[in-house]
Amino acid sequence: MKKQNVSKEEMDFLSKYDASAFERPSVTADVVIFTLDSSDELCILLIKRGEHPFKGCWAIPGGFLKAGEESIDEAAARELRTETNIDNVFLKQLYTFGNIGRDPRTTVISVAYTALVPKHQLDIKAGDDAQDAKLFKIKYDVEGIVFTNGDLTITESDLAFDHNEIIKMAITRLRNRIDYEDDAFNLLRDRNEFTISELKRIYETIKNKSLDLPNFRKTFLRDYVSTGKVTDLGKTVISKGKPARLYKLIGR
Amino acid sequence: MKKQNVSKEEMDFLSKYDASAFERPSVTADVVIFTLDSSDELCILLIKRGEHPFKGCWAIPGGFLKAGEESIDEAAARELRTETNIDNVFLKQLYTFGNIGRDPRTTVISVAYTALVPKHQLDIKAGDDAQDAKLFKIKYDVEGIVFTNGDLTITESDLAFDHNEIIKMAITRLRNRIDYEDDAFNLLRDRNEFTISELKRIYETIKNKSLDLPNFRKTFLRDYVSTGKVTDLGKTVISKGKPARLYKLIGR
DNA sequence: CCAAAAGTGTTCATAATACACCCATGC
DNA sequence: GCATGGGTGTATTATGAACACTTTTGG
Repeated sequence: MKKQNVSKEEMDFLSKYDASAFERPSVTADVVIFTLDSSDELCILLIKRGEHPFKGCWAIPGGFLKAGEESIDEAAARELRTETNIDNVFLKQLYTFGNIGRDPRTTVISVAYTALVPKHQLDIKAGDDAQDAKLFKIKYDVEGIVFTNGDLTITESDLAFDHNEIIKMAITRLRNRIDYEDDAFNLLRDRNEFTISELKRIYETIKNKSLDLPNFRKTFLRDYVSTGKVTDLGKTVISKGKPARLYKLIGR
Repeated sequence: MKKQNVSKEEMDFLSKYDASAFERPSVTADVVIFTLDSSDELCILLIKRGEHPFKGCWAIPGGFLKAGEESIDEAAARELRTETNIDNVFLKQLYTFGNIGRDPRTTVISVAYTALVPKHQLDIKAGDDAQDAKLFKIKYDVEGIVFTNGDLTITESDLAFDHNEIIKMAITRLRNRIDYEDDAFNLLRDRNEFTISELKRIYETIKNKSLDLPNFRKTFLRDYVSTGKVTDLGKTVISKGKPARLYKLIGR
C-alpha cells in the first residue's frame, strides 16, 4: 500500500466523510471446521442455533465482524477459538457469499473460511450463548450429504441459511487441493511423528476412496522425503504387523 | 437453503431486529479487468481516482455494494458494465480483502473479482465521475510489476489502497488456473473462429514464456477436439505462411 | 506357522518435453 | 526460390496405476 502523505485538503475530507452515506450490509466470518475422528472419518463441527432466524437448525459457527476492531481473518480466528478453544491451526479463506435474501434479517455478506483441526485436538466448547455444538460425520447418500452423530442424523436441507452450499464448496476445495497442497499434514495427530499409512488414511478419507500403499509410499518419498520437506526419524513404531517407520514434517 | 416456515414468534423477532446492533463495515466489489492488446500483451484496466482517499492514484474499478438491492456478484457485474460497457464475460470471485486500515475512511471489506475480456472488445468508458480510465500493459521488473501505457509508467507503489496485492493475486491465480481451466478461451477475439496459434499466444502471454507449437497442438487436439469441446470448422484462414485451420468452441 | 501390516520391485499406459522435418502460402 | 508460419512424426523421459512378492512383527 502506498504510504500516504495526508494533505490538509485530505484531512478535511476525511473529517467530513459521512460513514453512513451508503447503506451498509452486515459482514460475518463463518468457519467450516473439519477434523478426523478416531476411526478416521471426516467430521464437521455444527452448532444448533438458539436464536432466530433458523432457530433450532444446525449451522456452521460464525459471527459478525467487529468492524474497526479486527480484520476478517481475525474475526474468523476468533470464531474458531470461541467454539473450539483451538488456535494456530490451518485457517484459510474459502469464498464470500453475498446473495440477497440469504439471511432474512438484512443483507449479510459472509466470508467463509475452512479450518483443519488435527485429530484428537478438538475440545468442543459450548458457545457463549450455550448452543449445542457437536461433531458430525460426513457421509454421502443419494440425496447428497448426510451429517450423522450417533443418535442424530441431519440432511443438507436441515442446515440454516445457505450453509449447505458453503459446506459443499469447502469439501470440494479440500479434495481438489489435497493433491497439490500439503493440507493433509494439518490433520495428522502429530506432525513430528507419523507413519506413511497414517497420512495415507487421511488422503483416503478426503478423497473418499482407497489408495494403493506401494504407490502412495513412492510418491511420498519422492515429493516429501527426497525434497527435504519431511525427514525419516530412523525410529519405528509397532502396532500390528511389521513395525512402521516414523517421519517428521519440517517447518511450520 | 431451508425453506422457512416463518412462525409467529419469528415474525415478532424479525420485526424487532435492530439492524444497527452491530457496527457495520462498508463492502465494495472491485474488479481486476484483464484483456490482451493488439500485440498480445496482457493488459489491465486502471482508473485514476478523482476523489480522496488516494486522489490522483491509480486503482482498479470498484464500488460500494448497494445493500438490499443487489448481490455482491451483481455489484461486480454492474461495476464492470459501468467501466467498460461490457456484459456477459468471464467474471469470477477472486478473494476478499479485509485488513484493518486498508481504507483510511472506515472499515472497508472488498470482495475482489477477476474479469477476462476478449481482445478488441474493451470499449473504455470514463466513469460517471469522469475519472481517467486507461489500459496498462503489465510488465515485470526487478522491483515487481510495472504498468505501462505509452507515455505513462506506474509502479506497484503508485496504486491506491492494497490494490497492488489484489492485482498480484489475480495474476497468480490466472496463471495457476490456465493449465486446468478453460479460461484462455475467454480472451480469444472470436470463440467461434480461432486458430491454434491464436490460442497458443494467449497461453504464452499468461504464462509469460514461449511454448512449443507441435506439443501445444497435440494437447489441444487431445483435450479439446477429441473430447468434443471444440470442433474443427474445416475452413482455413491465410495470413502469412501456410493457411491455418479454424476451430470453434462448443457451448457457452 | 499364520495373519496382518510394512515395504520392495516390475510392468504398462499415459503425458510432458524436445526436436527433426515436411507443407502451403505470399513475395 | 525462399522466408514464414502451419502441421506431422518420433524419441526420451516422467508420472500414475496395477500388482506380485518379500519382510517383520504378534499370536
